Amino acid sequence: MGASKVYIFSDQINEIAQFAKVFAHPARIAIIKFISEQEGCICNDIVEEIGLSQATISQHLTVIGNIGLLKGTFEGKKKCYCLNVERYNEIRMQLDSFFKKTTLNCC
Amino acid sequence: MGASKVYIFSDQINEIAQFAKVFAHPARIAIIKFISEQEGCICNDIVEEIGLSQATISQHLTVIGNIGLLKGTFEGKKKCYCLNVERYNEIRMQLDSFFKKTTLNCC
DNA sequence: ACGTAATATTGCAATATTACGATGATGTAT
DNA sequence: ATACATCATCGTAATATTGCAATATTACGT
Repeated sequence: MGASKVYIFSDQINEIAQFAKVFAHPARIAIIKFISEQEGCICNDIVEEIGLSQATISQHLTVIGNIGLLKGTFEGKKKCYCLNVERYNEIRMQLDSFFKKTTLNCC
Repeated sequence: MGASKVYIFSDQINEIAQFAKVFAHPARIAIIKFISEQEGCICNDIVEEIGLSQATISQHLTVIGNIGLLKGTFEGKKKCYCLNVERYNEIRMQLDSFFKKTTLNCC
């Protein structure tokens, strides 16, 4: 017990849950929002902006990156993060398609 | 440590995270999907359909209901669940509006 | 009132997540 | 080479989540 019984659900359902999990923490939403608002990309500024430790921010960035939402390019020692807009829209579409299907034939 | 530092984020961001959290478990997605597919409403069939214990399903239903997504009406001893489509669309819009804003001015 | 069916709640064990300090790796400047 | 800055990873403590058995609770039929 304690662990989600992922294996009893379809791939499609698990994938949607996986996406939602990324957005299920305010820090990650704030990070995504902040990154998207910067003209160029950013780096360690996220730490100051959000107010969590560098280690914690780095962890959250990994989670966000794991579903392909980030482009991170090093410029010297600084890493500049940027949204992968194509992937972002892909996920957005997939979520919205689930929402649409769900509302269709409801009582 | 261990707990999310909710208080350092804006209400709007925390709300979106709250919504996402509900969808961040495959069982809850499966439940929502199943409910929406039923002609009339349903009840204890969810337990058989999903394959988790009655206690666990009941818990998940509470989480889904806590953000106003369920209309549950008793018909005798049976409780028939139904999607609150208005609320559902409201949440859908709010999520999508965040997505839209985020992709606007990206590098 | 009693037994049964349907759902909710409680208590607990297993696991996951969040957060941070410390450490490591890499790059820049002096 | 040394010092510093940036970011990732490891280890660990605190807390949250998941899942179930056991136990309520509620409604129905007899």
